[in-house]
Amino acid sequence: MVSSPVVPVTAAPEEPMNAVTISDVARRAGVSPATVSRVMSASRPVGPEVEARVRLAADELGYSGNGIARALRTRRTDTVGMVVPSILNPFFTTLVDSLESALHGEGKQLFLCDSRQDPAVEADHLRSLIERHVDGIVVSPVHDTESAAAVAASARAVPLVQLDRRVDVPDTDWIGLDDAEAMKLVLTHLADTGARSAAFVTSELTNSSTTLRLRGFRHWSAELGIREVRDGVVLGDYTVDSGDAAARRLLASDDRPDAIVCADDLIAMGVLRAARELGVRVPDELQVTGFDDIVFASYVTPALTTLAQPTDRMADEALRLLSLRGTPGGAGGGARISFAPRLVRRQSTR
Amino acid sequence: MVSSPVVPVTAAPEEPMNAVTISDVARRAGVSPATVSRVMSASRPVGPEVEARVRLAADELGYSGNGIARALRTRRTDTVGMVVPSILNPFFTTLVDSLESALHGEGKQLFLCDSRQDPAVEADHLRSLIERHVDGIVVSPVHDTESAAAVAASARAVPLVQLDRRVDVPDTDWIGLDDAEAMKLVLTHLADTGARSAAFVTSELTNSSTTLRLRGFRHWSAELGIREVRDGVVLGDYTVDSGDAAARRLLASDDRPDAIVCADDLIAMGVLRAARELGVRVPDELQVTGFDDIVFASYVTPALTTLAQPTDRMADEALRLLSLRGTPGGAGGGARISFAPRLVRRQSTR
DNA sequence: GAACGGTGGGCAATCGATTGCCCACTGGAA
DNA sequence: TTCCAGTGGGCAATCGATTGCCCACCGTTC
Repeated sequence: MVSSPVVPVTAAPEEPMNAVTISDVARRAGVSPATVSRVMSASRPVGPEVEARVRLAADELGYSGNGIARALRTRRTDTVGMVVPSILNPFFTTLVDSLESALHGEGKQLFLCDSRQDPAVEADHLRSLIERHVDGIVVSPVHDTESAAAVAASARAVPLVQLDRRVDVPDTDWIGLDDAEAMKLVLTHLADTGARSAAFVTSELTNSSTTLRLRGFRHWSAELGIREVRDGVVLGDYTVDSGDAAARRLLASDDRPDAIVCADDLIAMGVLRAARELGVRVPDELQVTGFDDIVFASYVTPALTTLAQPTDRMADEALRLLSLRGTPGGAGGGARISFAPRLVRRQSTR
Repeated sequence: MVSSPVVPVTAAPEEPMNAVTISDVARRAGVSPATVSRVMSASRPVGPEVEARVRLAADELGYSGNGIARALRTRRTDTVGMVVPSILNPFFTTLVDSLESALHGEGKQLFLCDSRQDPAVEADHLRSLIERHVDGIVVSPVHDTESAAAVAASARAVPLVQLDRRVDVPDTDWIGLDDAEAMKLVLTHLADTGARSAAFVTSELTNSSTTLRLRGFRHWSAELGIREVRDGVVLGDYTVDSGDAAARRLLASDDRPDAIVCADDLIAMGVLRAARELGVRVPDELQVTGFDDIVFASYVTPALTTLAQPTDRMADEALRLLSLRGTPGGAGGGARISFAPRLVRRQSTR
């Protein structure tokens, strides 16, 4: 297991943990801590000669400030918490990346929390973030109903915006995709390419976007004259294996669909795999679509037709809303901002 | 772009931001703040009757404590920072997940930082983490030399362990994979399956594991009688496209290798894609191996033979080392712990 | 009945910054 | 000469917890 033996040779650290404070700097510069503070934060003008002395002293001592003390006094931590159902899902990975990037631009740091699809873990993380006095929380709630209480409580304590998934909490901002529009894009595309029947593979309907996507699928397939095959809606979860299993069931039926529409790319990848192993040619015999446009969607064979989400713009918008709510006169909640998806055509459809 | 218009209906929040403090609880329970503190943290026994009163008061007020104030006093934030080259790389995503999971078990939170392959961004994040007084830092340095200064400076201020990649900083702990052993496993496997020649595709040699893997490749291919083809080492970066390009070059040569060994799974996926598009059959005409066993390695076709890393164990070990260094008498640095990789055989080799 | 140890509670200092307020000084206007 | 505004600096309170120390009280033990 451990191939190199551990040999921690102890060496006495010269400075156990250097803790140079604002007073140290002040003393060395021959001024008061107040002045040092004003120089470092430029919160009030300071004489040029004094300023130079302070900066020199700070450099010499390697002073870097104590964010904890500052946060206590200013009541701002320059910190944002993000809670996602699973960081291993590439869509959320992308969302995390977008948010981290946006935050770094503002000099803030990200507390990343993975709720592991578990409302209890999620509640735990939310409580912890509040206790740490983050300036805001971005959350993609795990469950339609079981997440509601914790989300509502958190929103009362700190600016909060829901991203992607949402629970019904009054006066809470939400940012996500227009799921109905997404389904319209997909089904229109399938109708154009000649699909006459379709199935929909998704996860259990315990969260908002899942429900909306199914509704969109039903609405637009009816609208566009695409018939939903018998037992044409399969519920599982957002994994490759789940998609694989669903596809085997659908393809074994005597009412095979022309197209399988999937609620996310992982499911679609499972469908593609099953089709390949069963010798069903995609897109000739079966068209397949995904959702999210994760980076691997373009690497599978055939490359997956899917819907892209503007995650960077969504992250920016989330931060904008958080800072609005952070200011005293900031707008109240209840905003619902949905972005338009973009259809990315690849080889899994005609 | 925004399909639903933003209509933030302002509603005056009843409690702008409730900030119930320990003194509030103390007052309501008719005790001193000290007693409340002792009840909440169980740091000293308290009479059962008083304890009940305090708990009741805390519940009624919804008291949750102020982590900032506590951190200032105790000098512990229960917070760990992690800095990775790119969260979008699935291997690091897995590492992040493992660490987040381990931290949650200890009631700590994770500051996630993405250095975007840029030593300057990396240094920025490290500085910020120090300023926030994290209890420890886990870093996978971007660059062999350019990351060194910032890593060394950080290690002086706070317990720090390097994970996966490493720079040469004295007295710093490192946890990673035994790269030489990994290459031995791969090449032995290839030798067993009859490969007589091979090429190695990797990224620019600007970080430690990359260098070690190349060295291992050379050592073990020589040892096992596998010939390195002409121009058989191709440098690019850790991306699918880079692997694709490298494979096209190697397959166009008149000295085609029997096997292409890749320094990570993304590169290998690119190689597989190129082979497929060029009509080169894998594994019959060409064997391909990856590195890391990212989750998608099993989803591509043919499924990728690769090397798995025990990321959960690595994360646990990292935290153990951090807490050691955190305690006053804790071991000094300089430990290098390398875990043994596991060969995962799939369809891309015979 | 004196001495003593254990228990349970409070006082107040402390962590390291920020900031409202006060004051000294300067130069210019009246 | 007097007054005033503007500038630059310091004092000390403050943010919300934790914790060393002290003390009152109680029951034991010789």
